[in-house]
Amino acid sequence: MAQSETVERILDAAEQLFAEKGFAETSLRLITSKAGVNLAAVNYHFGSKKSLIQAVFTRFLNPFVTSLEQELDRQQQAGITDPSLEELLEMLVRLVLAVKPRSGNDLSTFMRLLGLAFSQSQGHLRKYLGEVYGKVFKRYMTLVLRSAPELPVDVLFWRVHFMLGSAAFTLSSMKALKAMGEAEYGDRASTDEILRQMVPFFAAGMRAELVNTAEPAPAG
Amino acid sequence: MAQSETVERILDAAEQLFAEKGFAETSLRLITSKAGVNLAAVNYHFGSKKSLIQAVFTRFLNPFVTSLEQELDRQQQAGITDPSLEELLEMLVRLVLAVKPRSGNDLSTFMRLLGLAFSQSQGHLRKYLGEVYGKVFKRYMTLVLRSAPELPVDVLFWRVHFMLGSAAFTLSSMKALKAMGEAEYGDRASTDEILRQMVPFFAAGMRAELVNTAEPAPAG
DNA sequence: GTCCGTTTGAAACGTATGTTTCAAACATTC
DNA sequence: GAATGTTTGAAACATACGTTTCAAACGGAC
Repeated sequence: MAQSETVERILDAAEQLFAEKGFAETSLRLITSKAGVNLAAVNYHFGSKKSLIQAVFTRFLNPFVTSLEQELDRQQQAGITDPSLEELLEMLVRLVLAVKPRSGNDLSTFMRLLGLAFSQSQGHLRKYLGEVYGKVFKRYMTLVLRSAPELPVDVLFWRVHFMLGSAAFTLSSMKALKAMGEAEYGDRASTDEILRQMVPFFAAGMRAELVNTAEPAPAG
Repeated sequence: MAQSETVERILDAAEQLFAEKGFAETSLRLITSKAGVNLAAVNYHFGSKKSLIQAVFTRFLNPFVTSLEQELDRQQQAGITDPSLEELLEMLVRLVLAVKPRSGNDLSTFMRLLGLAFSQSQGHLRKYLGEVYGKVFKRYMTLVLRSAPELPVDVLFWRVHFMLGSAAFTLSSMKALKAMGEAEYGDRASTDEILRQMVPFFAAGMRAELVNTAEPAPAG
């Protein structure tokens, strides 16, 4: 086997299996057997399962975050200091779709991993992602905040959460939906299409009028 | 110990721990030690860990689904055949909030479990939930479909998915957000408040104009 | 060709898990 | 209160996991 093609094969298999089954449910033996490498190779090349998980995220998140930073720089230098909400969302979709896929790695894998990073406990992952990508995230969030200044900051905070949740969850369960019989409407849809469907939904939701969150006094 | 208070204590502990850590990450020993019962009690009363997971879902989903069915019946008998989208969403929120909480079981536990049911692999769970609650789900979905007839059915299908994802994901990660330092905006918000914030966001998203999903020809 | 650092292969280790066992304790019925 | 069916307790079982070990195979430098 060529020099450390092993590393790539482990990452490929791990990425796919993690996305399918989650982290705890995916054993190193399953990964190495799918990758066609020896069990010990994981601990040799990555040190531990935790580090392997982080490496998987680094590999698929780095190109995306890099292109996001470049795009933000480009806009800033072009004097575009206040992009609209739609522009910001479209930017994300465009960049996500532009990340060149590896074999067996489509967009739903990408998003499912992202969703898992939040929904599975894996404290080390959240910490790691926060340390590495927190800066870009905050930069982007600042623009989002500025694009809807009429909204209270805490409402905006949660609405961003709503969007993230939709994206992660929907693309997460696309594969599962297709695998089940329920996919009456889903089997014809591509990931791209659904991502694009999110933009108007999100933009409208973000612009929605505030509602009185105070509980009305119960009648009687 | 009174007659099979054990069962309740196991369910309480399991529900809480599953919501916190996920299914695979929660061992029976952790559950039984938290519940203060013997390890063997789980397999005695439930048969297996899988059955315990299903039992946890049945216990917290049954009251909710029952009240949803009653509410739908009530509306039907009152001649309300076409409730608006806002009414349908508000109904869900109202019913979710009305489910009387047990000790140590708040709404975020409820929603986090729901989210886990979709995001974790656990094929047996999806199958089980589909068998038991599929009928009510489809009944509700039919009303949602009718409340927005101008939208193509597949678009609506995905928008409902967006909503479910937002709800599950957001409330899922509330606890995690609070536990971390990031909760700058989150620590003052209650689950009720955030659920109510979802209604205008969702309603606006559902009513959003369609966008041309066809990919524009690349320039050049 | 020899050497040496790197990588792989097969096996074992220690640990944690879900499950089973079976005697003891309990509750219920007569 | 003895008999019987139900539930618990402590221990063991079988299995799967992440990790470690160490000799063999490999790959480039001299």
